[in-house]
Amino acid sequence: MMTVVERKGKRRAPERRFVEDYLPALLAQASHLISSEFHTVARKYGFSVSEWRVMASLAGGVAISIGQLAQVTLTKQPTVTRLLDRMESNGHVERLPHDSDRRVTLVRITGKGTAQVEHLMDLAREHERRVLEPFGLLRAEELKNTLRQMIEVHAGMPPSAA
Amino acid sequence: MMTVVERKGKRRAPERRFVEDYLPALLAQASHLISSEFHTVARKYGFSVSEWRVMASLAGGVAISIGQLAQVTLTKQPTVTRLLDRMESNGHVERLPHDSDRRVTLVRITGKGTAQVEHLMDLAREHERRVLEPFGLLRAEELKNTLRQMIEVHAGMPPSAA
DNA sequence: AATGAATTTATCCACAATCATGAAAAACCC
DNA sequence: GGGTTTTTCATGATTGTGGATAAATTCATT
Repeated sequence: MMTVVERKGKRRAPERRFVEDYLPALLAQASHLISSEFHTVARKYGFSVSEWRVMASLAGGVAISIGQLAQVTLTKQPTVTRLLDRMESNGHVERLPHDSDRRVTLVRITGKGTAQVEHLMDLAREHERRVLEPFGLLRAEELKNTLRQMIEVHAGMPPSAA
Repeated sequence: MMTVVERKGKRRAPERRFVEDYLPALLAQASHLISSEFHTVARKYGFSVSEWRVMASLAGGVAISIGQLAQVTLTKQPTVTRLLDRMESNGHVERLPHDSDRRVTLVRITGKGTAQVEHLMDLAREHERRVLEPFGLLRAEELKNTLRQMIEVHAGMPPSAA
């Protein structure tokens, strides 16, 4: 008996569609699917996607500049500036001047902000654990290391160098 | 002589910041960095990010529904609808009715669209190759397989199931 | 068959993101 | 040191996105 997939002339199941083998597409799909799952949770806690990214980036208490924040949160600087305006009036974060460089504005998470995001971060770690579970510790760490290396290589690149 | 990093009580270089070990953040960072590099190229060829995603998804000539297209391109359905309005008037894609289900509108790339995107897809593959080069074939395939598996697992999930 | 639920696409509106630009400060450089 | 260039953040105008909803069709159940 001959399998249906192996017909004669007309080739069924064409090798693989472009976007199913194209790394940027795979990264985007995976990122979007995984993140979306948690974003619905964050939403329930009153954080928009961007706000959650900012909070998670500032968690730990270290103040960083607006420019760095824009890099980490994957948004343009004007967007971050306006986002911070809202979050500052919410009392989640605060702006403070840089000691030696008066161009930069530092951003720091507030006590109130930390309090409101702490539980959410626990949920985030739990979600991450569930996502990685089927792959096992080894493969999970391999994945993370590969991603970290990829980020490191391309972080310093001007976005024009394709 | 003692290294500065290894002071006594105050621990410098705290283990690792949250977002540097959090899988969704790593995925988002990597995805954003890699994709951005190519998006500047796509822009030069007259395609916005969303348009490029649509074109790459439709490349191959198979018609798919607007809903599916929204899933693949990681955008909401209303956005895709309007995007298609523009692309249809550009002559890059065309809408056509579904045979048996008159609710769905199928979308197909046109000849003109294919012609204009072909070269761009070659550049995309080349860019992908350069990105994956430092990892070697084996590790690159491992990465892709892991991502594909992750996508498969989470594709069928309602975004509420975090 | 008929009615109600579910699915798919299109439209509307509020708001968020982005582009271009400006202002202020720092770094650079002869 | 004065002038130029670069960096960093903020603002104004514009575009785009996303949620809510409507309209059309299919599906399920009786």
